[in-house]
Amino acid sequence: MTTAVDGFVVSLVLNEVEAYAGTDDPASHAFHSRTERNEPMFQAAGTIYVYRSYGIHWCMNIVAGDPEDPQGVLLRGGSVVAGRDTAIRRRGRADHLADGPRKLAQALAVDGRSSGSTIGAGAVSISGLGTVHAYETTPRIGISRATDREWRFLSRDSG
DNA sequence: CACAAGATTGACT
DNA sequence: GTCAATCTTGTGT
Repeated sequence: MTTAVDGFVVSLVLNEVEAYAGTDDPASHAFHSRTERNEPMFQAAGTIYVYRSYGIHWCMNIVAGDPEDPQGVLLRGGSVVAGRDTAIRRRGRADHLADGPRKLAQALAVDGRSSGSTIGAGAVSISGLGTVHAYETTPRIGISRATDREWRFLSRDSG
């Protein structure tokens, strides 16, 4: 996926994501009710949903469902393949550029302003959809509910 | 209105 | 391994 912010382009290959459903997934932000913050979750697939984690971190999701069946994909990690210098400047360090939800969002310069926008229509775009790589599944990380669901997807190669 | 918990990270021991 | 930073939401009085 790629973002173009302030004239700087950064591209990365996703290698770690997690799936979050809606009404039947206690760990999902869309589980309880529709609020101002998770409103993007109830938009069409392809909408970007950015939420604040622990009050300080921005985490980015791609909506995959529809208004009647909210679902989202949390972008947990990736490898920078273009705009590495820009990513390093935004992260403030040369390593761990995108190996976490907040780090990935920061490298791509994605924050609350991008929440609710649509992929391809704004600064964020995606390419290579439909390309399937070898992957494995594990329980999701950092949650305390529905931990039995193996909805975390890890790429086996780098992309 | 008050309070607890949360899809995390970085610094320090 | 342990701990603080910080804001939105859900629940209870």
